[in-house]
This record gives sequence, C-alpha cells and structure tokens, in this order.
Amino acid sequence: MGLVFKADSELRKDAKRIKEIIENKVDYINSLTAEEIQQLAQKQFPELLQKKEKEVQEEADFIREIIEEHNRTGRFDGKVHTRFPPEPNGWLHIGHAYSINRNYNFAFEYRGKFNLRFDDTNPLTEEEEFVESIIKDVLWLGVDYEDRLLFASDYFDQLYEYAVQLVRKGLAYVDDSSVEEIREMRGTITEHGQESPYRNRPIEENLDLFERMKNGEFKNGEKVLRAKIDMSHPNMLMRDPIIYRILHASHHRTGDKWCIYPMYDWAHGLEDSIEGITHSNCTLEFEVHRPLYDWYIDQLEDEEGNPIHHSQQTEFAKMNLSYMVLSKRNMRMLVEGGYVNGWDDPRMLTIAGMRRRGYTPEAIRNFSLAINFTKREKLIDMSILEHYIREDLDKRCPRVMSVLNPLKLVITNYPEDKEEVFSVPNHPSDKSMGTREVKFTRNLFIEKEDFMEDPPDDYYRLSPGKEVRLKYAYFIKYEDTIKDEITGEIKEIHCTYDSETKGGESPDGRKVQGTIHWLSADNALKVEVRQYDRLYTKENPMDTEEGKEFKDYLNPDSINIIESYVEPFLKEKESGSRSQFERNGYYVIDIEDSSKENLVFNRIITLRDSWGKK
RNA sequence: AGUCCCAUGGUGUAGCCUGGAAACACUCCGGACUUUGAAUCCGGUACCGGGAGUUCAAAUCUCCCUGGGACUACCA
Repeated sequence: MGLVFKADSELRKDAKRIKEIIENKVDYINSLTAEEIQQLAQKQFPELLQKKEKEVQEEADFIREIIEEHNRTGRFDGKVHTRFPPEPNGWLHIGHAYSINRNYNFAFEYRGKFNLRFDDTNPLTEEEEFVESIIKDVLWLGVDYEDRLLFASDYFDQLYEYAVQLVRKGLAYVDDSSVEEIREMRGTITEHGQESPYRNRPIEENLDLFERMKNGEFKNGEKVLRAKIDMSHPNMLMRDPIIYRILHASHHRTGDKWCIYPMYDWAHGLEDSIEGITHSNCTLEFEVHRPLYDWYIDQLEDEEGNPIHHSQQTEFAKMNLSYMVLSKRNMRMLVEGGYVNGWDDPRMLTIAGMRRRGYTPEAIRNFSLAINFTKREKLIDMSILEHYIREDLDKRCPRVMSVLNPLKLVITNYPEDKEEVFSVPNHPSDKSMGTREVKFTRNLFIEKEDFMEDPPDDYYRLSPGKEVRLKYAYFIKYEDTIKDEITGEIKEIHCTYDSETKGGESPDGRKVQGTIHWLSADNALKVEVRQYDRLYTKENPMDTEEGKEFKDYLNPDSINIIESYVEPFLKEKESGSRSQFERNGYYVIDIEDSSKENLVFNRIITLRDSWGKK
C-alpha cells in the first residue's frame, strides 16, 4: 500500500497523460481479435503462456470421503489400514494393479498401513506358484507392505473358534442336506426359501457334529455348517449361508491339518477384523455381500466379551480397458488356446506381461491414480493408459537410432574409407543424460518409409529433388534410385552430402523440411524386433455381434517380428533396459528371450504420430 | 419378478452432502515451436438420461419414469 501512495503522489501531475496512454492501449487491445492476441503473446511474451505449476490436487473419490468422515467421527481413531486380498489362483492384471495402487495410496497418504493378504481358503483351486508370482508382481508395482505378508490360512484356528462361538450362541447349525437340497430350499430371487429340517438341532449336538466335521469323521459334502439367519430374506446371501464345508484336500500351507475350510463370506470379514483393517475396499459384485459381512462381525466378541473390530467394506467399480478383456476367463482362453504365448506375453495386460512389455510401474501407478474409484462401470479408453506410458518413458528413456526396415543409402561423394564419429545427445532436453558417439560412413541404412519416389505434397522426407537432414550428421540431396532390373524393387538410393553442413546445420542458413534418422551400414548391429500392437481390433471385444465370439476380434497384427538394426553399443545393455528409438517408438530388451548373441527388443509403444494418422 | 447399486462432453473423472455463470486429464481438430511429423506450448469442438415439483435460482433438493448393472456356487 505504501508504495502505491508514494508513486501516486510523484506521478500525480502526469496523471492525465498516463490515463490517456493507458486508454489508448486498452482501445488497441480491445480492437484485437483473440487470435491476434494469442500470436502477439507467443511472439513477445512466451513466458506468460507457460502453464503455472499445477497445485497438487487432492484426489477426491467417494471412498476418500468415507475415510474423511471416519476421521471426523473418530470411528477408527484416525487410523487408515487397507489391504489387497488376492486368491492365489491366477495372474494379476492391470485391474488388480489399479486396486493395489489405490489401496496402497490411501495408506500412504494417511500415513497408515497396507497389507498383502492371500485369501487362501480354497485348497482345490489354489497353488503356491501363484503366491510367488503375485508377491513378485506386487513388489514390482512398488507398494510396500513392510512385514505384513499375510495368509488367511494362518487364521484358520481363530476362524474355527469364532464359528464355535456362533454355534454356542445358537446362530449356526450343522446341516446334513445335500448340495441339491440346499440349493432347492434356498428359494429364488422372488420366492422365499424353506428352512432346513436340521435347522433347529440343539446347540450341544451342533457343537459335537461341528467338531467331528473338523476331525474328519465325515466325507466331502456330507455336512456343512450354516449360519441361522433368515430363509425368507430378500438378499439370497442371508438365507442361512454356508460357513464351513468339508474338503478332504491338502492345502498349500496347512497341509492336511484341516479338512473343513471356511467360505469366503465367513473368512473375509474376519480376516479384515483380525488384521485391524479399517477400510476394506472391494469390487461392486460384493455389494450384496456387505450385509452378511457386517452380520458375522456383529455377532462375535473377543475373550473379554467386547465386540470384535469391525472394518468398513466399501465397493468400487472394476476397471475395464478398451481393446482388451481383463476377465480371468477370457485371459485363460487366450493362453490355453495359444492365441498368446503364455501369461506373461507382452500383449497381455497381466502385470507380468506389462513388465515384459516394458511398461513402468510408475506409469501404471499414475494411470491408476488418475482413474478415481467410483461406483459406475467404466470402459476406459486405451489411449489414457498409453498417455501415461509415453509420459513416463519420454522422461526416462535415452534416445538411440535404429533402422527397423532398412533401405541402403550411399553418399556418392563421401570417400569409401572415411569414417567420422559424431557426439550426439542421449536426450533432447535432459542434458544430464550425457552424450554418446555414433559412426558415420559412406554406406548407410535409412528407414524404407523415409523415401518416396512419388510423394504427396506434404511429405517432408527424402524424395527426388529434395534435400533432407540426416540427424546429427549432414544435409543430403537425392541423386538416384537403383532398382532391381527384374522386379523393379528399390535396391538403394544414391545421394550427395554437403560437407559444410556437418552436425546438421547449414552455414548459409538454408533450412530443410525433414530430418531423418540413419545408421552406418558398416557398423550397425542386427537385432530382432518384436513390433507389438493392441491385441483386439474392437473397442469392446466382449460386446459381440451375432454369430461372433471374442476370437473374431483378435488383431492379426498384434505381433510382427522383424530383423532390424540398432546402434552397436546396445549390445552392452542389460535386459529390461529401455530406450527410445528415435522417430520409431520406445523399446525394451526382452527379459526372457534376449541374449548377447541375439538381442531381442520389444516395442513398448509407438511415438504419437500426427503424420501417420492422416 | 424381489432386494440393492449406478447415470455429467467421444473416454475417464470433479462439482451434488452445504442450490448461485459445469472444471480437469486423455482423445479429436487447429495453431506456435522443433536437428524426433516426438516432446513442449497455445487455442477450439463437445456434456448434466427424460419428465414433473420446490425455489428468485436446480447437475445439485423431492417425486415419477427410462436405461444399465449386481445377486439364485459346499468359488472368491
């Protein structure tokens, strides 16, 4: 304020003149069109147009609101403890990554904890192999469960004790009915169920029978333990749900200790309770299970007779991606039908597949956090995922030259035995990535598609009569095309170079429209390149037309293996290392099939291409 | 058919509780810049499922309708 006053008094005498000048300027500005203002700004004040550092926006989703509400009311004493509870019976995919990342992020943001817990309650379908692959995947994603690698099977004793408690309270009974009988008596969505004839067995008898179930006195399917709730409940799950079934099967962790195993609804909420989970987030199909989840927990008490910890279950919608199917069933068909090469095929959006494809955990995380938890079903456009992948790769990948589909180019006025070495930057904007040396010789390779005999007007690259820049090297001018006399196929292109343009700049200020990449034919390294593309050609392959199935929408060009050339130093890179092949895309050295003798690159993703699209 | 859930540009989300000129990201279309037709930067097109009601004012509150989804495994 003081400053304004001072200026005001000093300038008062000129006030009239200043007012006039300002008015003129305002009139002038008002006379401009929006486009003119924009052009002026871009020319004279580009810094004004720089985007402001974005304020870190608080992620907002409905589960966060629930957490905030709990924090306000003190329901969990301000604690946040989430978990990811996979069943070890399959491979994790990007949908799981979404859930893992977001659940982990809740814990991270609220300084809480995150558990990895295997929900291993069904020995018939679960295998140790999946435990290992899931742990590997979760760690790769970069989430930290500290020392909380947990297993539901570790709680089997406690779960059994809780069940005994329920029986003692008269809230559970042993039922001798067969699967069919139980199914029949359950009723339907619109009809009430009927009570089992065993429903009113005395507590002592139930206790005895349940213990004998545990001791292995009965065969599979002979008896089950059921909760006594309400056979006419509109929610089918509340019609005396099964708590334990008899399964004489060996468990991957508990061996043959148990022959009764808890059902999902019984086990899951109690696992959450035992671990002190505050926010148990799961997918929408479990919404109807919540009343049962709550009911079980509400009936039980600890040794002192206090209610047991009650987590809040909240359901969110699964994530679906366009041009992909993420269901376990569909993925299994792809693998078993041989449409892809295993669960870690780089075309699969399994975590293992993405790791092999070269996607980064950071990109997957950014993507996951961008797609909020909601309750509405979604089919996310693949381009959103691709955006986050490119965004991360652009920052981190050193640039390198490659020639995917080679065309020989001879610089006719360049001496046969001459060899030059150019020092070129590894990244156009990140100087800290340093430089490397690239050899230049008379015989080169360029990309087939960088030459056209009869190009359209807006073709920037090499063509008869055109001069282009070989990136980091020289300007070259077209001279001649050598063709196979019989087939007419283009064998090589002859050009001349301008020695004055070393490094790619012309001293006379002459400009070229196109810049193309190249490789010295005498020094290039031959490698295998796997050009991957989307697996499906249809946005939603599950939305099948009459008489078609998902297979009909598989992209026949989802993989294309070619022999290509790259800069020789890549031989020294480790598998899994990523580069941008300039103008071609991002590539990673395959972690399975690549070797020093036969380098194999996977195309992670193409560059955006505003020319190719036209 | 019973219970429950959902509905904002092309896609994904914010805004709804606490009514007041619908915002962000991606895609798309233009433009600036460019030794990657990349990146970066600027601009543009385009949205509240429908109908009543309450109100000065409704994406927001109320009611009805429509559309989509979940649930009838000794799976999770």
